[in-house]
Amino acid sequence: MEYSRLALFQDIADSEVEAMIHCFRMRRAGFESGQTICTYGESGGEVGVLLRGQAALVRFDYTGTRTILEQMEAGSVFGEVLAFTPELGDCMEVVSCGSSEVLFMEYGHLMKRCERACAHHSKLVQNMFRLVAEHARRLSRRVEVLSRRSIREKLQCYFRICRLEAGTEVFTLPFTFSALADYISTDRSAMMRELKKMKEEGLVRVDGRSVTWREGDGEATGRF
Amino acid sequence: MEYSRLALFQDIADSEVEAMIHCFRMRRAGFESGQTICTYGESGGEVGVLLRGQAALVRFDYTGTRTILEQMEAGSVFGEVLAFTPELGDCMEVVSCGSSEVLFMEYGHLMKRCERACAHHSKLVQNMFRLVAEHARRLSRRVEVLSRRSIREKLQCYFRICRLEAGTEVFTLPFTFSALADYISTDRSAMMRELKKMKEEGLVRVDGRSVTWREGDGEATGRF
DNA sequence: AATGCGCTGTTGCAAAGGCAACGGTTTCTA
DNA sequence: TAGAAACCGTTGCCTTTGCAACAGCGCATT
Repeated sequence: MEYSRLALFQDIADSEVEAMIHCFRMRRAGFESGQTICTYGESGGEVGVLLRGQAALVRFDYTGTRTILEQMEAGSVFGEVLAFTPELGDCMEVVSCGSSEVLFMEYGHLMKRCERACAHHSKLVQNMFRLVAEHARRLSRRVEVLSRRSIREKLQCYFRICRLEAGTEVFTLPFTFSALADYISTDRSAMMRELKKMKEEGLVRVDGRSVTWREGDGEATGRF
Repeated sequence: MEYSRLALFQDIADSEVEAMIHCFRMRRAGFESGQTICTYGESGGEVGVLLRGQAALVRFDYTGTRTILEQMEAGSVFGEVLAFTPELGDCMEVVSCGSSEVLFMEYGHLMKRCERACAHHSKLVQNMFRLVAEHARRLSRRVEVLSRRSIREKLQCYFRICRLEAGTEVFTLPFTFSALADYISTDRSAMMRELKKMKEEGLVRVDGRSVTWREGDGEATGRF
């Protein structure tokens, strides 16, 4: 297995990962589509890494409504201990989308000082750290977008972020339009309406999921 | 100095913190009101801990607008490496509010394997981890609130979170109403109007910053 | 005491956006 | 291959909400 392709094991040799799997007594498990991988509140101090397949972090609202909070791919880490969104009173689960494989490890073990001061161990902690920080960054961006007051401003903000990430004026949405409406938390039809207006005003070009976004705002091309 | 009162040094003896300060070559610095503590993009691989005083994480918008992203107190950690919100193209700074004192340390040092496998070193990493995770949690909550579609729903969601945190139906807002409107990202007057309606319907009692919130939604008291 | 500042509370108005509904297209699945 | 499901695009209607504006209050500073 090529562990080093996964973000969590980046810059660690596969042989060393295998050594850690033994040393930390990690366990591997396979899951089928729809199976629950772990339930927050019952998962103990375990952290999971998705080795293969896809999974979703879903929340059951206090009314019982099911919401997908996050889509996860190979390399993603999850676990109650990471406290991405702990006990809000809602119930949360990680559910397998299609067949998947997961590696479970004890958070305690991971964090405990290493008697041998292994380089790969501290690298693992660093990687984990980076993943959590990236997660925080994604959330920050979403807050950034959501805190805009109008649909137009939300779209502008989102497009600006996409453009910065892509580095080009043309970029591809990682979403369907329905999902985008969900992401910016507005009504889909209202979003389409606004998008149409923006197209008519020549602010944006849309072709399928490919978007061309020229101006930052109309004013202020150069900052500072 | 009582380091152990600070979240980052929790469960570490003051003497050990002082040893680490030497060992990791951390440096302490004092700042006056309004002084820039660090500028993201130029801070290198440094992480800062606020030892005393208050500071704010501010962002300069692409238009030049100044926004306060976060208020920090003694014990808060910051630093570009933590990548809470990195290069969105915006410029970010940590600015001292009143006089303050900061401890700077090298992120690299912090994360590097410890030849002596010191217990306090790994504790430090754990604490840092926890702080970042908590930050992610706060962001999650805000997303939770912001993703509601109406002002009423946003308030309900926010109050529900407050009630869960407080454990009682009566809790005290950590905000002025103006700041709350900012937090849920709506117009203040519109929020007051909605709040008034909710008061009239008997859903909520408000007395200064003290709020009494009874029902989760009207329906669905018990989940599942 | 006078002045100024920030927070609260309120209202009218116009625009924006949520909701519902429908039809056409593509994609998945049985 | 037929049917279902998801997605896209659009429109009408009516509520919500943002904006602007103003007044009262408490607090701090001079």
